[in-house]
Amino acid sequence: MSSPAGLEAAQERLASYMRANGLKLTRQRELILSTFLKARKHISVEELLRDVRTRDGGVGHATVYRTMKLFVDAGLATERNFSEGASRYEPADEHGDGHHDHLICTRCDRIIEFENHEIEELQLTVASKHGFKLLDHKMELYGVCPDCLAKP
Amino acid sequence: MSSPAGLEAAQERLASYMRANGLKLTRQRELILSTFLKARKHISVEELLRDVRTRDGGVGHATVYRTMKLFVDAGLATERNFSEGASRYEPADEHGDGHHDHLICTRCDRIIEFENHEIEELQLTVASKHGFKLLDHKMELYGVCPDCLAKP
DNA sequence: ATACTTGCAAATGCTTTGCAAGCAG
DNA sequence: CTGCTTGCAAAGCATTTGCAAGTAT
Repeated sequence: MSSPAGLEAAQERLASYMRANGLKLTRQRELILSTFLKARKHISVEELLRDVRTRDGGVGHATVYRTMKLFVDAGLATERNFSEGASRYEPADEHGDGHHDHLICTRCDRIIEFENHEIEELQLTVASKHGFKLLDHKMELYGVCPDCLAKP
Repeated sequence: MSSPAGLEAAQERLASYMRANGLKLTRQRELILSTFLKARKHISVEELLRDVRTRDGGVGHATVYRTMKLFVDAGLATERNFSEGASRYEPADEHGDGHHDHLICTRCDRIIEFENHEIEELQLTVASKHGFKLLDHKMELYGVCPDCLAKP
């Protein structure tokens, strides 16, 4: 239940978002969506543009920027701002459950994803303690991975 | 043990970092440090520059950019990348304990800080489960604050 | 037909850099 | 003195925007 069904589900979601907001389903948007979903996690706009152009060389970079913002609004993508200059995007979690976070090695930049239900619950507790209605979260743990610990 | 002692401690720390690295302790660096520590949390470079210039109008913005990077290296400041264009800085936690995280209102952009020990412990657990030596973390909770919930 | 979209190029906003003059050690 | 720093202006990126032409509905 990830790749093939995921693409269809995402396309439907995009279509209904378009319909609901008077927007149009274009060749570029569908191409960018399928390329984005096929790509590796945490893709930057320039990387995505490169991939998209292997299938349609005429796509402009402004279109990819505009489209990724649209996908975020449609709930199809999430924007991540690590410490680089550029933002990266990853497919949004469609259900709200299974939200994952990142464990990042500060030496080799390896990124591992994890989920932890207890932490998620505590986050809800924290939010409600402050009267917030919690919508989303981002958590990044920085450390040294086992491989790098084994080296010098 | 925060403001008055904090400034002195920070100045000492800066001085010894300078000494250790063959760098120089300049008027600008001391001015930027004291202004930075006095300022509100999560200050942007442009905001900090404005504050600094009330005390010395001749400081250039490149100097503030360069100096904040230096402070990060010296362990005096931490850089935060929220979802805006610009980075923000806040004083680093000197002890490693008392690390705080952020609760952000998606409507009014208000930022509330919180600490939660249970979450921190679970983070350690997660890291060691993956064989990581944990060094730092960032956690941001996004939601709607009580004030905004009360409105439309 | 009527908007919404696209691609291009120009504009913007944040941050970095080259350089000559200035200053700390 | 020597070499790190500064301020300025220009350059460098990532991202956004204006606009005329294109296209989905």
